[in-house]
Amino acid sequence: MPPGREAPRRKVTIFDVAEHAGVSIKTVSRVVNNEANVRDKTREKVLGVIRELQYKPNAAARELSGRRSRTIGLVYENAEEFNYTAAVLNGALGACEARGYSLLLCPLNLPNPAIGERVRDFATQARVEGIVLPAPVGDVAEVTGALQDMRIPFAAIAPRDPLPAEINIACKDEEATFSLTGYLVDQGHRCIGYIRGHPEHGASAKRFAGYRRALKKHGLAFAPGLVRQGYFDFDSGKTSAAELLDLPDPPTAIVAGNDDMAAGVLYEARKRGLSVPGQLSVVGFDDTRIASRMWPPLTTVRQPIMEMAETAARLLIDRLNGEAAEAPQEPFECEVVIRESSVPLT
Amino acid sequence: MPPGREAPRRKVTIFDVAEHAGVSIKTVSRVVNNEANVRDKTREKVLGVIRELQYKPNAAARELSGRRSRTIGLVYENAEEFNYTAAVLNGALGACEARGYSLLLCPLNLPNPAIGERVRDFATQARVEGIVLPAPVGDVAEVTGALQDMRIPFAAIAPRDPLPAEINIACKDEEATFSLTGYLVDQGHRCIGYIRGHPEHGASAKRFAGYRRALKKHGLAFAPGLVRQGYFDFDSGKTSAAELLDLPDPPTAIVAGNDDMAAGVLYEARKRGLSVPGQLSVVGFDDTRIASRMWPPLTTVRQPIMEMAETAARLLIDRLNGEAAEAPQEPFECEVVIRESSVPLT
DNA sequence: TTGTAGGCGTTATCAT
DNA sequence: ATGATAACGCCTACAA
Repeated sequence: MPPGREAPRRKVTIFDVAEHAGVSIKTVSRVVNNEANVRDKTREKVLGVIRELQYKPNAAARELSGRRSRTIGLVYENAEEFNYTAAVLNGALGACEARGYSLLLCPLNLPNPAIGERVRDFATQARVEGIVLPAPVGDVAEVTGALQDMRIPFAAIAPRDPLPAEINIACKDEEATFSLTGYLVDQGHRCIGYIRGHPEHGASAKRFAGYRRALKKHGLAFAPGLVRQGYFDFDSGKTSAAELLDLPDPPTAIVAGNDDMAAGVLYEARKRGLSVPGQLSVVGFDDTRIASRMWPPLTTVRQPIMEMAETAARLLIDRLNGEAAEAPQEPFECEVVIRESSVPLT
Repeated sequence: MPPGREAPRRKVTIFDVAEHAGVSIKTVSRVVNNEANVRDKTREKVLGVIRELQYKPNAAARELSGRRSRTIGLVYENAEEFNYTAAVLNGALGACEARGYSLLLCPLNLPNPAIGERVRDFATQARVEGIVLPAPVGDVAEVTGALQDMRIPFAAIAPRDPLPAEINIACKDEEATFSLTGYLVDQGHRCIGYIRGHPEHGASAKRFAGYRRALKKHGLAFAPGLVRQGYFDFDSGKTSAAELLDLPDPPTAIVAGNDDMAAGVLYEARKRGLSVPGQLSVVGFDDTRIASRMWPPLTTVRQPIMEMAETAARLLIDRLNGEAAEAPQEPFECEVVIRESSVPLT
């Protein structure tokens, strides 16, 4: 460490800064909080002293006095598969860092009767100003209800039922699955299975709708027998795939509602010695890490999860600071990513 | 919500409790903090009022006054593969919840010249009392140096160089890889490749040592040509596997330093049309989620990552509260998990 | 544009 | 065993 930049021996407070700068603490406070009514020259003087003394406002005092914790929470489902959550976490963390906020975590094990109480406790003890709710938590009424009760604003990522009073972040799930399914049809597939996502996730229904619309557009009959209910996890993908592959007339391609389930499909297919994509094409959704780490790597839909989470947290923080949320957020674009798990039907 | 349990209209403070209980605030404080010198009867009375009023101490005030934030930090390498970190996160979070602490996150992008400064800022702004350092951060001198400078205690998980003044959590890496390699030899493998882990991780050297010791014990010559340097991520596993498989005399089994690299090996092998385990046995280390989600599922070593992280955080918090850290923590046991990615050599 | 006084809810000190 | 009172460091209201 260069000389002259040692850590200060004792905590430097607003009084120290005021004294060194020859102003009152209020003026320092104004400068620190970027308030008006400070002469430019004074401001610079104070800023200089702050740098010189390495003054950092005491967050606890700030909170106690100003009732602002500069902390938001992330209430998420602590699912088996952490791929989605990891992306959300990174996004939210990024936004917090950029804005000088802290992020506190509240993992949930759904379903759980005491969810409302847990969220209430979390919000109280963690004293968060706002909360980010990645799917599916944004659709859990006990959670959203508790937060509205407590007047804690939140931002929901990919909710099924967007609450107009809150921030909602979406992406084009329906369109993307429509394209993805259309692509399979273009490859010659006529018998395409579908594994639905977790029923509590809003995205599940949207993606499924895209699948159906694609079938319709291409003049293919919708066959309920080719559809299975999954839960966005590896195991349900595996089980559903087993059922579909046991059909007398098994599908030549399977669309899974997300990558983790597609991984399960791949596992089951390979376990049976089926060649993918030779005998079965498999596609997923999300383009999480796992998608490109399987063999064959998955054709999937890239959803900008991290960016969505970053936006959710950013808009939330801006709103907490009274900064007008511009126009309602446009849904994010998704992109079909073609990899080796799918090929033209031969 | 049952009647009589509505959320209190306004914040209830220590004064409210004191008044209702007919005692002074200091007594309430004593009860809340489990201090001595309170008559049992008084204590119970106060406890009753606290429950009745649903009193929750204000954390900001507590911190401002008592200089204790009841917050610890998790400084981790924000690696591509989040499998290890997810387990650590869950473990640390569990310990924090159990002890009424909050956990703040500080992802690091290594290597990075400004690491020391970043950790310093984090510790200051997040005002953490202590920090958990999962591998490899516990071996980054800029980090540990900064923390020691600031007198912030920490707990390192799986460090190469345990610092005697701090808490260190280890597991039996060497023994486990010794067993794992021995198992492969028992299966008839004589030409066993090895992909080393990230050189900055302490575990890498230990695991490698176990491999060598196993070879020696079974009278197999150690061949440097069968060893590659990886970085604990998928890509380095893939690349290293490609090199090993291109050898004129390629190995019949590959030991990867962790599961993510083993996944890369699997990917590369399958890409080349090699049958696993028919033509190549592959084993990993960690038993993270990905291990059982590949086909074939990985033979690996189960390391109790979550438990180790939970222990690290728990011991750290106890130490912060002056509770004598009992005997130095014993290394955790590991367990070889045999799955379909390895079979007897035919 | 700048400064002063009071309070935020708790813990610490020192009496009693 | 219990209590009165002073910090803790900042922000808000109001005054100058």
